[in-house]
Amino acid sequence: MSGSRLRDVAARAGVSIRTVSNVVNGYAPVAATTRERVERAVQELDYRPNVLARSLKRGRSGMLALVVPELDVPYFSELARAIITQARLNGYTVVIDQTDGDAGRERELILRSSRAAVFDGVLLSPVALSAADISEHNPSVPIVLLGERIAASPFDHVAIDNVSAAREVTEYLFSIGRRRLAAIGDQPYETGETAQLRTQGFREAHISAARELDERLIVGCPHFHRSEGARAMSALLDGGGPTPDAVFCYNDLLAVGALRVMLSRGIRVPEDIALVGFDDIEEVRFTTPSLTTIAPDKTRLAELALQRLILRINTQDFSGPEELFVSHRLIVRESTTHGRQ
Amino acid sequence: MSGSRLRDVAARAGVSIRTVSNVVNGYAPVAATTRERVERAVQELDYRPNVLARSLKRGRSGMLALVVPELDVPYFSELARAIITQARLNGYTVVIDQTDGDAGRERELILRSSRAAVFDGVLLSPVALSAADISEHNPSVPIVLLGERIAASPFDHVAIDNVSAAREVTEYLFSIGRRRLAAIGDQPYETGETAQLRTQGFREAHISAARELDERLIVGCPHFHRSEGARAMSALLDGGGPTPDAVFCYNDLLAVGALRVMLSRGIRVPEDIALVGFDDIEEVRFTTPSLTTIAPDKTRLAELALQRLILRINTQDFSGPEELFVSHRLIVRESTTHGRQ
DNA sequence: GGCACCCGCTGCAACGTTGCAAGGATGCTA
DNA sequence: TAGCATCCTTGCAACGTTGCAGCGGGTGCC
Repeated sequence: MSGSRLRDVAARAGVSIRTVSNVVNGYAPVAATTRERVERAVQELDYRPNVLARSLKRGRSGMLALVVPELDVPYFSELARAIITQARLNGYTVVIDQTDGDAGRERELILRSSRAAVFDGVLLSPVALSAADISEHNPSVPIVLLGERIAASPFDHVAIDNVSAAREVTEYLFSIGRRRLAAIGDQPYETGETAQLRTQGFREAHISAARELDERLIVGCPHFHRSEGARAMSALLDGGGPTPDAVFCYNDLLAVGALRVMLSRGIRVPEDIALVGFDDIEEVRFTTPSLTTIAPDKTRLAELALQRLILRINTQDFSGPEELFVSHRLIVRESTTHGRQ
Repeated sequence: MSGSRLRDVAARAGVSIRTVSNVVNGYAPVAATTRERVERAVQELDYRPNVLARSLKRGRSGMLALVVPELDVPYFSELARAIITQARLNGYTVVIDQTDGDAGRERELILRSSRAAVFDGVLLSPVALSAADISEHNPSVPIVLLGERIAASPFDHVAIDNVSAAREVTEYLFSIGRRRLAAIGDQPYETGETAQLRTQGFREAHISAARELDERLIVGCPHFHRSEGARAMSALLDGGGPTPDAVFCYNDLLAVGALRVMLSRGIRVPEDIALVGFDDIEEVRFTTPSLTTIAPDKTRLAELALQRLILRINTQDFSGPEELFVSHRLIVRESTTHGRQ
């Protein structure tokens, strides 16, 4: 019984198409008996509204795009899950697009694609989009940025306070007696603002504590993957600089890579070197040692981002982009406290 | 310049709407000069086809649904990535739905949801759907099953040969001198066919090798999560049964959980107990020790599943569901060979 | 008893696109 | 020059739905 239309239901129930529509949408007042008759016809014919036609008529598709670099990076898949769940609660469907960290693809998806036009809004975790791109082809739908910002862009932005978080991590490491801290993950170029904020927090905490900071202990990483964490850690150990007694990685994957290198070299974590990550992905609760990390409130982040996006969609008010912050907390695990505390 | 329609382009180019449509779609023969004029107008107005209207008219939405239990389980996010990529290559857009392993939700999504009607096809990684559900409300779009089967259902099914894979693992463990093998992940009930096939392979290999199998060494797991792997491993060690010298986990997450338990108890892997997983998720290349595992060809799986689904969509031929197999291989890493081989 | 009002229901048109089939122009041949 | 084929272009209708405005009949009020 698939493919029945409003028309068919109307015929069966002996009412007009419009009335069926009203019943289905709960719009206008409909007499109880009529409603019942229509509902029975809907049941019998297994009628399902054609979302396409409805969207076309209404001018809204009920679809949101979630644009992320890579879906199989745990942070993004956990975020995607939260967002899909939230979106469903708000009656929206989410389409996920992957940019593979490619600037061109990102531009394409947001700005030019014909598919872009069908979305009521976009949640974007930008990697390479610059303000210049935006001003050139300004997109027609509301966009909310997740995590990474785009400087001087007219978009709302939801993230945690990266400077504070990094400062907390650093202060915590000092507080447990570590003195030579390394940082893995700096990205000193335009599209790496998040990383830069973390470096900033790292630096600020050093200054506040009146500790010296050896620049060789800050290692850059163009991508936040496990393999890069391993590479960076090796570089740190073999680079000829001072050996740190604690390492702060800008995300958990980097830390996993770093951990692997340390363990394979017989370095004890945390006895010889303490380790801290960022994101609190499920994976690092099960590493040995389990990983101390910063846990952003992902659920809240999804909630806020969606709330904001939907607000923009409904009001069509694109003015005064806002910076929204989501709370985070430091979760202490074995990689900084094994056997102690 | 957003929101321009075929009509606007036609007006600007001084041709009929129909001709613009022909140019945009590359349909009928169009004179070079006309084409050029239209294309310029398209550029100038930044025209983008309205996918909704097009879909409505054509009777195809160009959207596929990917239904998975949990997007943040690495196997599924890696699979999702592959599928989204493949779908894009074929001109399709993917919408991901999560069932959270809930039977009701799964039923809802596939069979009743009004949104279901908008998809041209569905890729389903079933958890709890039974043949009874299907026959009751048979869905109107083609469905291809990924991984888990639904017994006696009329759907194509793409998966690896689980029995062979499990047998290979088991034979491999025997070949490196292990004698008391445990298996974690059995699911001896209707919706656990995949797990049962792995158990079957595990058993068959024992029989072929004429080894005895202590039933206490087969531990069930309703969900394939890290925490369950940990629980199962603890049960194995504390259960009073024989202590295994090798453990075969039915997926990598279970193995990660088991590994954590072993390491925290001071058990050496693989010296005391060897460990094998299943799925080859990125994560287990970086555990210490790295994990020996079965690697299904996920890219090929996505490819095959999509090819099959698109075939069904295009032919509207729902007859003779097929069983398609994807190759796999055993990847040997440290968790079975540390220091040796 | 008449009038105004409101409830419940309806028809028409349109959202932006494409399928169909015919229309018009052009060039070539006889 | 007429006739025909070819090539390009077009108008109409429809996909399934909802916005709008309006219509008829019943009810309440004066």
